[in-house]
Amino acid sequence: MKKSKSATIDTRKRIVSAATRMFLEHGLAETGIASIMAAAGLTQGGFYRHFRSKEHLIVEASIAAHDRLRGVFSAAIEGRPAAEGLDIAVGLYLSQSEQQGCEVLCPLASLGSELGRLDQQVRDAAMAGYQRLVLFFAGLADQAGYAEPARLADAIVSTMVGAVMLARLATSPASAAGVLRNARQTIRLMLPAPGADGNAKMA
Amino acid sequence: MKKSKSATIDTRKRIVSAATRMFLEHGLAETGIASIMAAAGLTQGGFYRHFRSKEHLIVEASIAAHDRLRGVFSAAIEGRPAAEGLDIAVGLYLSQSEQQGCEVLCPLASLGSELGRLDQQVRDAAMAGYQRLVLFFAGLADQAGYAEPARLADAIVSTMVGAVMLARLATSPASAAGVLRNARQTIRLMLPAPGADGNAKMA
DNA sequence: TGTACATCAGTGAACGCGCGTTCACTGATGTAC
DNA sequence: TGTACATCAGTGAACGCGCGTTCACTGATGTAC
Repeated sequence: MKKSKSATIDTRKRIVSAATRMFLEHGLAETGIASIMAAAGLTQGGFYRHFRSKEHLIVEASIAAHDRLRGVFSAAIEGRPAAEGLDIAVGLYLSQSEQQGCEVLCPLASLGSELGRLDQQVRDAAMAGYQRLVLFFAGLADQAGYAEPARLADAIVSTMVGAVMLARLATSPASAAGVLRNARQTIRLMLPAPGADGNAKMA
Repeated sequence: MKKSKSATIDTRKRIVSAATRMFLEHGLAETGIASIMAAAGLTQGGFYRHFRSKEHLIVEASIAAHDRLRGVFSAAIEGRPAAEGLDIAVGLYLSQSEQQGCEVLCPLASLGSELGRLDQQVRDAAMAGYQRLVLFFAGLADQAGYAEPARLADAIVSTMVGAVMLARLATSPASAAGVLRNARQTIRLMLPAPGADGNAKMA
């Protein structure tokens, strides 16, 4: 039973959306095509009308996850001064595992080591997401007047990604929270307090 | 054909050794029991004389990888002053992907996001390795006279793990090197130069 | 506008493959006498 | 020390399962006339 063009587009979006959530929450290998399609209200056979392979879906899901993450960050800091926005974004990123939904889950932290072993296309998509994430933080750091915003943003992202991944390893909530709290403080030390900043290049 | 006790112990070590290398280089899901046993010069059937399951082997391989990593670090900094040792260890960790062997490969960076989804035993082992790695750096930081050695070490490890994992995503050697170089510089900024240190609490 | 037909989204069963695990068996080891 | 036997490391085939992918088929859609 053929579907209308708009219905087809909608179906495709539903598949990507379900896949993004499931990949982020349960991993790439653990999430099968059949369960993604079931979550989208379809059967597995229809998958290949929309995607050439599971890897192609992973690429799209990775892009979707990064886009959504950026959207959540943008919304969270809207209207705030850059220095405050930086602090809010860092706090939001570091609390992603405790968040209710999966909108804040970052594929780099959730899937990083798996993504690194996949095809170039997948890694290119993940790397592009990473670079845009760094750019997002670099933009804020630049606006806030910090010196070396690009390097600073890179350092912030590396630290956050590492901390979130390590926190996910923890078997007790307390040790997970410790890693995250530590990361937050470390990043705050990289960023002298907004307003009362000595290291910032301008006010 | 039963083997002598020492031969049995030796066989077990060979399996763990092969598994450690293969897991670190190719990932957990990608490395099958049969290929591990083949690498150890055996057939797959014999595996279960030594291990209850693949997960149990993963626990041992994770411990072995962390132990070896610590050994390499200890050897590399032996006889050096603590501050210099810190710099050497950081440089060594960050260059692990370019290293020839797999002795410096850190399971946290190579397998982090996969380990986080396994059973508590595996995660406990990985977490213990992480904590000992932090302790190693904290000891050096403390000896070098830095304030807050524990928090500092935690920050260093989070940053290194994140950077190495992200560098492995890169499809070009240049961007991988960029991430690593940046991480190195960031960590150097956390650690005022040895000898000419203003932030250190003692000389 | 109405009709005939090609298209193609979606179904559900099947395929082939690799995986972790099991098992009957072999024969050297180590032990009890 | 020598002998008979239980143990058990290792073999290689097989099992069962879940996976990604394929395929013949269905029937609503959209198009050509």
